[in-house]
Amino acid sequence: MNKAELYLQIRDDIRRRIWPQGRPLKQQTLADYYQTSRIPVRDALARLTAEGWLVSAGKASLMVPPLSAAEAQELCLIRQQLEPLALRLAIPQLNFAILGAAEDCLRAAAQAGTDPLRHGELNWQFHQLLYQPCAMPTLLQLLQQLHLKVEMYLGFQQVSLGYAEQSAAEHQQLLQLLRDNQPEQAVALLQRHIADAATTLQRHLALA
Amino acid sequence: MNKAELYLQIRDDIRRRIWPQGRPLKQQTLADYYQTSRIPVRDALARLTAEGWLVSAGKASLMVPPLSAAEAQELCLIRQQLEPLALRLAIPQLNFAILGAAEDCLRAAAQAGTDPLRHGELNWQFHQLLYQPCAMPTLLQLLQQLHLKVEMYLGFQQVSLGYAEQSAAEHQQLLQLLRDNQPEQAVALLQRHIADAATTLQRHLALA
DNA sequence: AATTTATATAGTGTATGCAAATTTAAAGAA
DNA sequence: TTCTTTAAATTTGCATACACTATATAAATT
Repeated sequence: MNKAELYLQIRDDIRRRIWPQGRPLKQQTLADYYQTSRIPVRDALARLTAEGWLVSAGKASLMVPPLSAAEAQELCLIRQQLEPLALRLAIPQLNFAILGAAEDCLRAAAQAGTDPLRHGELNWQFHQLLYQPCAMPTLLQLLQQLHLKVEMYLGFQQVSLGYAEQSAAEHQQLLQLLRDNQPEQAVALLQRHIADAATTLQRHLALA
Repeated sequence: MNKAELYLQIRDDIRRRIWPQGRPLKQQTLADYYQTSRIPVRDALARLTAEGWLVSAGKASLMVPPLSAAEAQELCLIRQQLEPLALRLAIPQLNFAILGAAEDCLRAAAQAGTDPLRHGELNWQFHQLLYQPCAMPTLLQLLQQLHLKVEMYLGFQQVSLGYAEQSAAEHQQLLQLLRDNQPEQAVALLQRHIADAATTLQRHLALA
């Protein structure tokens, strides 16, 4: 497993909550687990830390940050600001090929099993297809990061069960508005869609 | 020079455009220049890449990305979405101590010399003082990244000369509106302030 | 008993060396 | 000349080894 694969693997394992939260993560532990040495692990950790998947734990070590309702709220608020922008700029460039591909995503999600990470991937793919034409690579990369994190929060507890249906319905509505060429209503719906995710998260994280 | 210092040093040297743009940067070159080995350099590079200060150059190497009007535009648009949010949420928590500290920043900037990096620092410090009370650490960190990049664009060409005065005036107005307890007008002004930065950048980058 | 200090253990940071991959340069064919 | 192919040189990726720092445990002092 090379450096880049290792980064992805560790990131997904953090998202799957395989590694303990809130207590120091040892480089050697990771190196042993992934059957490599500490050097590529360190490269991956540096990147993961920059992206917020790990935070400082004490003076010299790193840890998976504990889930935090406050962070989830932040992530959603940031999404609420940025995704409507991306969609609004993308809409003039949308075409039926893209909308069709987005619909394929929804179908795939409907048939996918219960793996939270798989659903997360398809969800981002759906959104990304619609945003892509805005042609803002920095923004798109940022949005992906936000999605990956939010999906971790959504997937962790079996939130998906109840929320998945509502989300799917909103996705369908969004596509319909786009097909019907109603840009402002589509943007407004997207805003509500993200707000709904925020609400769902707050409800479920309040328990923890 | 330890790992963390090295990261900051390389980042600032990229911002100062000490390293060539658009052509591969060798690890050993950096290690020699900063009088260390490749290992801490690699750690720094991994983080800098994650943050977008470096991009892939070919299959195995990294480079400083060329300045791009499109990226500057993106950064400003993202700021325009996020900073008004931060300010709006922070305003209820603002007090005269904070506003005083912000004014100190402006004074310091007025007396500072011509070093673009110094001005950049003071500019972010000013904005950050006003946003801080929103208590959204993820958002604040993101905004700092955006500022660091935008300030690189602003500082690179001697844009600062003409723009600095306008910017300073807008900062003063913003403080006045906050002192006068006119939150919505303050937010609106901030939005224009960022739009002005975007316009300035587009004018100057069009030449290049 | 509580707090501090010493000491041992564990863990991170860094340097060097080697193997694999990539880039550069050169040689040959179209 | 231009495009492939091949070979040499450079550069990156990774592993091991060592030095230094941090943390935890135990002893000693108040």
